[in-house]
Amino acid sequence: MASDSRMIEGTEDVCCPSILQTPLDAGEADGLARGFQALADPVRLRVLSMLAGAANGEVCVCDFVGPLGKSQPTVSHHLKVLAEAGLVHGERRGKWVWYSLDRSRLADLRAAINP
Amino acid sequence: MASDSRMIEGTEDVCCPSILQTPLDAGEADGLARGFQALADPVRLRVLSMLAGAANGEVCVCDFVGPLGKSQPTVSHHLKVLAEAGLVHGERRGKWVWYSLDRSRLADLRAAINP
DNA sequence: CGAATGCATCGAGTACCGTCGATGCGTCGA
DNA sequence: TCGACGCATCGACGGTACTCGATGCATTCG
Repeated sequence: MASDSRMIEGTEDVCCPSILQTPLDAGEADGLARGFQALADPVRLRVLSMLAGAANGEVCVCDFVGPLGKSQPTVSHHLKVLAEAGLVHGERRGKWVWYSLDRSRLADLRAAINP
Repeated sequence: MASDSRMIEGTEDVCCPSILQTPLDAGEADGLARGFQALADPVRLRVLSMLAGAANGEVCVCDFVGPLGKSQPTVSHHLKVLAEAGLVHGERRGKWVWYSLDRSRLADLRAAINP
């Protein structure tokens, strides 16, 4: 089975490399770029925004479709991208799947561009 | 329109909306996504890294090509993307063009994902 | 003035991404 | 049990991004 889970290889100690590391290694840059690529979409940013502003910290998938103005498969696709980037986490409860924001993962990316 | 001035004073425009603004406006998300898209490439991250670590704060284009392992047109393309995102600034001096890092622009993006 | 150097732009090829309709799977209610 | 509902996946389409060779423009040097 192609377990192609492209985790950020190596350097388990270095959880969040900074671009200030000179020179930034090609591998580190690649992993970091994947993280920022998850943020490089307006729909995904609005998803994170809704999650950050949710009263109980989680939002049902069905509550994303309307406000985002995108089809249900499109919303599901973006949620998958965010989940693979470790920025959100989905939990199934009954018929519904509730997504929550992983703020520590967001903080990692933020620390990478910390001057 | 009773627009409550909850903006951070001192910032002339809506330069850096946060994803915590709920709900994040579609237009704001679009502009923010363009900023993060500039960071969503390993070559550009390494460019920023080299600029951040430069002794005098600037790097000549000719000094990017070798370490990055990319062709000169490719390097020039990425520098243009970064410049259009406001993350770097190029200045011509004689035959050479020196690029420098705009740390405030980077701080804007960092503030947008501030939990 | 002509040759050489440094950088930007152009054009093409390839790959990837966002989007949606159709479909499948799991869950709940009648 | 069966239909309805919620969500994920599939397949396809159009658009966009990355890359590089070729070329053009500006500057410098001999």
